[in-house]
Amino acid sequence: MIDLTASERAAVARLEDRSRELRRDTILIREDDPHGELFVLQRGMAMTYVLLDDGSRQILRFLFPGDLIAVSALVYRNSPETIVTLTDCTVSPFDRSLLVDVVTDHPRLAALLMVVTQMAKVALTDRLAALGRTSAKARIGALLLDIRNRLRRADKSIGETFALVLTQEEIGDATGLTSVHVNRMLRQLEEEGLLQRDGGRMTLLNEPMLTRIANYVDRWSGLDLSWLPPAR
Amino acid sequence: MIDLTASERAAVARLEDRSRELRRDTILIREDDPHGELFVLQRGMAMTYVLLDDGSRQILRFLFPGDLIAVSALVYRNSPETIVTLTDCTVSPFDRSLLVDVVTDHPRLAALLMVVTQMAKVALTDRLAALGRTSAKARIGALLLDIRNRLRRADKSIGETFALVLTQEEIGDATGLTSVHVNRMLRQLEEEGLLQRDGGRMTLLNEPMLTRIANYVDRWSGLDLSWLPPAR
DNA sequence: CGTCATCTTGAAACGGCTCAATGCTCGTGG
DNA sequence: CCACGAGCATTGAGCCGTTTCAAGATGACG
Repeated sequence: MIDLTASERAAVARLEDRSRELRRDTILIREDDPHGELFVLQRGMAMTYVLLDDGSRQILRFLFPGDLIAVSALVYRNSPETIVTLTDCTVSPFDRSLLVDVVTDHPRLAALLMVVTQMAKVALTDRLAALGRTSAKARIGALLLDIRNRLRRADKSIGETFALVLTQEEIGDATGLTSVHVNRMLRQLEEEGLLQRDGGRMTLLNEPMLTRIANYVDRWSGLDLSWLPPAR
Repeated sequence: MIDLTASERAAVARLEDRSRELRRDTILIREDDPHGELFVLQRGMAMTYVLLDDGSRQILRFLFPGDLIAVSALVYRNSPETIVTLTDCTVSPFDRSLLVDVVTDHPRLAALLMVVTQMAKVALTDRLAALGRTSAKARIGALLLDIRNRLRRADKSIGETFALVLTQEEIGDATGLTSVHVNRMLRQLEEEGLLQRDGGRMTLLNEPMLTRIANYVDRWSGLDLSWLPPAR
């Protein structure tokens, strides 16, 4: 996104000092538990969710390499969400005081933290609009496009085909649908020639059309970083 | 929330230097328009929304006095959302470079900015879970509680009774429902003795029960600000 | 006093859910 | 190498919450 100075790179490296290997389905932080540690996700895929008291689950966000995990630890005594790995993962834990140091000493990194936070916020509003105002098929289409794009950001070789790690139940919990209906919608997308499935591997057959019916907007174009303060 | 030093107060005051009066239904920023100015909302109530291409609207957030408006101007060239006043408002416009200065010179204010941003993000995830996984009645209940609580933060005299500025169509656009169904649910809440209506004035008659059926969580308790860097 | 937005209510249609049964895949232990 | 079990995917039938469409009623405002 932007080139860091040597001093900035050193500051970031302090956050990635240690690293920990995690199996699939490992809970990093449990909703309502006290917490204080933050993480950088180095490898693998994870997600955050909340449970409602009727037992249903809403998946809030999927996490990919490079993402900062548990930033809400900065603000809340107890975690507002559960964070769990979806694949085997490598994470770098660090103390929140370290992040405070980085942000205090490096205004431009503080600004970049603001940027990623705002982008995450806009991603949430996009999903809010999807849940509030679009059909089941559109929501699933948007999810497919989003995950493909985020996988591609880490691995440029990914094209129309990618491994969707999620179960249909997880797709449902992310989009506010039941797994049964997710299944029907996936089949319908397939019948319409927009999608091809092979186990967990998905191939997008008509991306422009899918983007249109899903009301999908890629928020990575349109960034403006001209205002960033000078590096220190 | 926290006491500022004289130097910090002066820095904040620079943001609130100028002020502008706005009529009800004034668009501050239009979705997809280029923008660069930010605002502090001093008085009144506003909201942000997006329009989908079928013409439907999703209201993303309601804004109250003290809220920072258009922070996404920091990040995106074109606004991801429309911002419009719901009542007559007073706003203080300021240039984004000013915010950068404040954040660079005052690490603790930078941290506080992070806090309010994270709180806004968690509020969005709460609404996401509401839209994805709760009933119409629960969503409306949560909206009523949320707005009452935010009004009360500005005006301590507000108790169970408050003026809901919104039309039923706006309630629907915020909760992902139609205005017709909002009407039916409000009547149902009234019949169940949870709510009393008089024009735009609402009275919550059984707040604990409403909180429970709405799955509502007040995120203002549970904050942890112990990690803030020292004031400068 | 008329106009326009908003609220209200009914009837019918529809999208997505629930319940239930079956099939598939893959990892595990014998 | 096979049998088993557990989780996941698939499909059908019927139901229910919410939407759509339509028609008044109410109220604010020029």
